[in-house]
Amino acid sequence: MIDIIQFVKSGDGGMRASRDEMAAHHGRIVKGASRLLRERGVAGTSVADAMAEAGLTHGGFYRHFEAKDALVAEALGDAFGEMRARLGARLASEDPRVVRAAFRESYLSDRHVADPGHGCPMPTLAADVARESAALKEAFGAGLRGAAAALACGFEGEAPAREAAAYRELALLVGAVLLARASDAETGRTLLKAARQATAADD
Amino acid sequence: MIDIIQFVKSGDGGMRASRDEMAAHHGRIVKGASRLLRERGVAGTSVADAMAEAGLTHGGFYRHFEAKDALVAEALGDAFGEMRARLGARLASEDPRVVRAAFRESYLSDRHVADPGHGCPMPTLAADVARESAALKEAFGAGLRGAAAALACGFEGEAPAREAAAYRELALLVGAVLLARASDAETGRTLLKAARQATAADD
DNA sequence: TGTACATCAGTGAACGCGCGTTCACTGATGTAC
DNA sequence: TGTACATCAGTGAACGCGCGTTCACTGATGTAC
Repeated sequence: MIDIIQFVKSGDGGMRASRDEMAAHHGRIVKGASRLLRERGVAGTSVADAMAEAGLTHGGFYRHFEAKDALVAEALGDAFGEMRARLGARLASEDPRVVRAAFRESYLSDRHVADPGHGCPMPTLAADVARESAALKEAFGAGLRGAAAALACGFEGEAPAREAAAYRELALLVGAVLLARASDAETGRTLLKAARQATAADD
Repeated sequence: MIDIIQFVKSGDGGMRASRDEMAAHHGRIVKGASRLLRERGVAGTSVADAMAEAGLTHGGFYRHFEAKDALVAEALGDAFGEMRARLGARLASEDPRVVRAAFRESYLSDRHVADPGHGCPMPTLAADVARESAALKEAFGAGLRGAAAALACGFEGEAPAREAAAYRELALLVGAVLLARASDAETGRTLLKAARQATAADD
């Protein structure tokens, strides 16, 4: 009487996905996690959340990633890649100086501030990454260097000066969006307005 | 035999603290939490950690705070207060322009980047605050406004222009320290070096 | 091309763990007389 | 000032919960012939 254990399995679970399906799932997991991580942070995004976002259950997670850290690293890389692709596409087709101005404008836009999930991974994830592994910092640094290199094209002068100006510009933009999101609405507006005023030396 | 439950209490526990002691404990909890939160973030700092830091046990926490959120709010306010006090003390005794330069230098110093626990709460806690309650954003915004107001004294020109310059300066500094901490050492150094180069228009 | 079989992507229950919070209890503190 | 008693700051066990991770299992996929 004591030892009766019921093992009832529902009939619909556990079907194997094809290689193509698996690759598609992997991509969906990374894309979804990339958004969730930017919205909720690393601690606020569970493995189960990320899998559910891709329409899967948490148990299969470890067929795709060695651990949660690995997903964070991939998702971070994906978010940086997305940002660079957008910036690169614009740089290829337009005047770099115009692109730089447009980048600043869109970066500091109310839309970007209000929607971290589809925005730059730096304001949302940098603090988390700073407390994580050296490998993740390497990935973050690579993304940052890439963004700075692309943005440097929009500045005048010698290469080193342009690079330095790009890093300063990124620090200003990241800081402004981060602080605006962390502040009450009115303080955020004041700060964004100030950040949008390009100083003369920035051009 | 089944119902024997041992209730052995060690003799040293549960002594009531005086009002002065309680106030001292409260201060120690807030100070300690302020450091831990800056080092490990909100999710990475447990109530038990914060109490242990003050030499207490977790059970007494709720005699001091309604919930964990309340401690975060107090600790954030304390960290901002500390920063403002340091900035204010310098502003009272020296030329504001010199103070501004010194502030930038110390903010972007390797020491500050390497020691988040004793540094500015903005790079470490802004992303967490952005995901928390409106009340916490209000507190963060107040701290930011205070820092900007103090820093504005270091700029030239009309009051609104000085205020805007102070906000831009803070965004740059916060962004630079945040990004440097999240990047590998070499990328971080490159970025800090760029940030330390004050552009002509900043003066 | 068809068949038999090994592989393995995905499922959902289960694991140990640490978390925020609650609670009965202790005994020094604070107060009323 | 001294005494009797109520208060309550701090303790440590216990609570339910969600987390990252593991695992036995399923059955379509992929492969060897």
